[in-house]
Amino acid sequence: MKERVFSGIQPTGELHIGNYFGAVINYIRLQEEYECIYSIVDYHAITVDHDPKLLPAKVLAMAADLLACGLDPDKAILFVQSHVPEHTELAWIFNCLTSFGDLTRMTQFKEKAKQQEFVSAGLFDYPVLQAADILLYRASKVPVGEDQLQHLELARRIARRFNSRFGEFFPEVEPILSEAPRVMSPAEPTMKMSKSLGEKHYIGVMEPEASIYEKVKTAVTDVGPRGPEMSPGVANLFLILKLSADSRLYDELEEEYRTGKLKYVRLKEAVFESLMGVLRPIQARRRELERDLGGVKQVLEAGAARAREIAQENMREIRRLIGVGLESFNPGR
RNA sequence: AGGCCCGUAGCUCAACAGGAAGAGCACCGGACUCCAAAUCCGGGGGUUGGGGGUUCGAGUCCUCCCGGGCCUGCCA
Repeated sequence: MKERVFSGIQPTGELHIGNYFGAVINYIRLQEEYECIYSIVDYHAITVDHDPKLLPAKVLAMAADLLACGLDPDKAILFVQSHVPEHTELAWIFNCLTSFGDLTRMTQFKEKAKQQEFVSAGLFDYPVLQAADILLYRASKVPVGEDQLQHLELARRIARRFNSRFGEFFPEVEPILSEAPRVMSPAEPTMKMSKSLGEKHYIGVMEPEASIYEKVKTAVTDVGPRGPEMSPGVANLFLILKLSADSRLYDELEEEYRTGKLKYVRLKEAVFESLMGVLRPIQARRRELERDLGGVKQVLEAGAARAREIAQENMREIRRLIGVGLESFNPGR
């Protein structure tokens, strides 16, 4: 039996190339080798302020983006978290197995809490829901970035605690670390590319060419090579080039850089062209899907049905183990 | 349940005693630059959380509502 992979992605409304090269491209690769379950995690999205009128469209857009990027619903399960209510049920059970102190030490919570006027208990509890997402399917592999390792460690802790208290049920969860380095903001290359930094700080996968061109062209660089280390901005452009161009072009420009002959305009042209080479086919598929959002919804419905089947079966056993639920009165069956 | 404090531009905040809503950062445009950054020049931006009231005049005072923070009490 194939090992099972779970990963969640927030419905941010727009995938950027940092998401794409960092996570999504991995999703596509993993679906060939593993039994993959991918979830658009809307319950995570509501831990901070959100607009209920916009959320459904964002969820749908994220699904369409992922499909356009090559996520194949015949190979992987793609569904929306809230369509499988067992996620929140298990999260509650896990809440009771999670130490308050552990949660207060989560650096991502401290980070995010600073940015919020209203800090919800849900934001605090986020890592527990995340543990439930993974373990509900008894997934053993989770593709994550380094920033998520702490949360994954918590999930392992919760699983271990559950297993020792109520009986072996959950597997040991292992991270699959993406080998791609973080793509940085073009405008502020010391910071990771992110939508929340502002419009200039990310390049959307589905963004119009003219706009992508503008962002690449105005990307921060430097006054030319100073010592052996590339400046963050130039390194970031080379990173995008490496991720999207063939290695010959990369090597050529890298050589020019080392010999001090490289004009950044040329680098930027190359980055733009290579990047569009990757994005154009994705954008074309995305436009097709936009005309067939009904089809996207069907994919999500079918995905939810398959996810629910696994989730319900596991939940029955989990309830039995901890002694709750109607069926716990009839342990015989 | 009671008490106290707060809400002004995207962000941080200012506005004597009630007398023309401002600054810094961010953002946009231009100059400079191979492109950028830095710098310089220029620009847009606000129903002062919302309603009602007092007043010649309300960001400022009164009142209700919404939202947020802190404290005390009570409690399944």
